[in-house]
Amino acid sequence: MAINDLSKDLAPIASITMADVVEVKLREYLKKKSFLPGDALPKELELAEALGVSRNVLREALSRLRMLGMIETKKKRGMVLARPDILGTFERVLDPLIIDKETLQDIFELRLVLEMGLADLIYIRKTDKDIAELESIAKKEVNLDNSFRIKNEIAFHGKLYEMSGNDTLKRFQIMLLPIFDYVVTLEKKPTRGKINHMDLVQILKTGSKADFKKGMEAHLKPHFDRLK
Amino acid sequence: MAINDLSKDLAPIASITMADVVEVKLREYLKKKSFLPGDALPKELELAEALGVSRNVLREALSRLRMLGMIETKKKRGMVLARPDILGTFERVLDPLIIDKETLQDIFELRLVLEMGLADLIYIRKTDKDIAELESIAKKEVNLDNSFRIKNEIAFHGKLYEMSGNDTLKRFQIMLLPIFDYVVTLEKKPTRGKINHMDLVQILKTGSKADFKKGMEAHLKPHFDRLK
DNA sequence: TAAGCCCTTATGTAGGACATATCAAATGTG
DNA sequence: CACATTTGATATGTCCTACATAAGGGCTTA
Repeated sequence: MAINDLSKDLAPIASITMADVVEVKLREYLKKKSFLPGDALPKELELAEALGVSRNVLREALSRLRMLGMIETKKKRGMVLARPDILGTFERVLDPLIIDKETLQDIFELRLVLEMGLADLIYIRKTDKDIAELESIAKKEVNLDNSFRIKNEIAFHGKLYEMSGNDTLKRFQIMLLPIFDYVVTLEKKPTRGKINHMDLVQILKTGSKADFKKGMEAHLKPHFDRLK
Repeated sequence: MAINDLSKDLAPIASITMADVVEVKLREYLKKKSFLPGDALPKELELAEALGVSRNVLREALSRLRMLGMIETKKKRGMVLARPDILGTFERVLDPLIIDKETLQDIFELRLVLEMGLADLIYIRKTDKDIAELESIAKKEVNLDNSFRIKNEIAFHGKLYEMSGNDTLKRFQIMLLPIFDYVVTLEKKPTRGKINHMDLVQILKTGSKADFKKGMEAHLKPHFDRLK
């Protein structure tokens, strides 16, 4: 029966629980009342009664919001609205072992896109000190064996993100590292572009933004060549 | 007293609860046992007993993992490991009203970086059909009033992301839209680059990837000029 | 006025109870 | 014997009660 097949395909998605509903309602409530971080929230019993659920269900929903950093609770003070750490929540599910292959590939590409687009920020904010640091990283890599070379590679590109002057971007990169690593180690032989790290440093010192963009493109070319 | 000040600054961060600990322990457990999506997990009572906590605390932790999509539960079947929707969890905390100003600015820049870096993927995967769609979007915008123009702007750039052939990237962009909007509406006068949407379409039709990168740079230049 | 104590209160945790949905085995029927 | 139906067992979902703990607030006292 087609209907039977359908139900078999659709049913397992899971069932919606009270905690799910309460979570959404709490979100709406917080938004509608336009609480500001630090504002005190009603007590658990009041919320539970208002929502018509047990304190147990309410606490499951609150536990989620607390995990996301949207609320903080203290023993007697009650609950207060807080600023969630948007990247911290992201990090919780970013495990290469759990993510499916297609998404892994997508994230790998996402990182390539980011690095290609970094140039504009870097050229707005780079300092001589940054470049000196970057150069010292690049110099170290000359005589390193393979495992240390990977760490150095990470340090170099990490420094580039840092030079963007964008903390969120930098943290985002750190977060994506395991995934980048994972995909890279799946590749057979190490990819090596025509432009290496020292070349990039030289460009940063004396070259134009356009030069740097071209250099980065050449540096990452082996990765892009793999895509289809 | 210095010590008193310190404790006042540090203590309010919140206190760690059993649910927090259990959440971490469950994470480690799932990773260590290297469960695969679809694998059945022990029952709640067994887990609670093994961890030495009440079923209540355990369920608060499970509720968090369930929200992240890491596990799914069915009435009698028990719990199974699932693939979390990495972006879905991200979306939950991405509210312009809650995020602090610095992070908002960071995310705004992140989106600029993404758009500048899109060219390589687009030139690998663009099709004539894509370009035709993009053109029809660009054509519509000629005689639109302001509110519709914003929607059209979104549609145009959204289509660019779509042309990257990267679903995760596309969803990511959709997710960042409210924030982009929010920051843009804070600006006084509408920014208008020297290269408009129709120009970009023309480049995509006949120009090189380098041309397109330059075009995009000119198109977004007003945004970058604001940065410091 | 300031320091210290006690009481109140809201959250954190535990445990029991029952509803409900579902799987699986037992049962009935052609 | 094969298939449909019923029934029982079971794991999760929800509720309730109780108590521990910490922290704010007010009170007392020096």
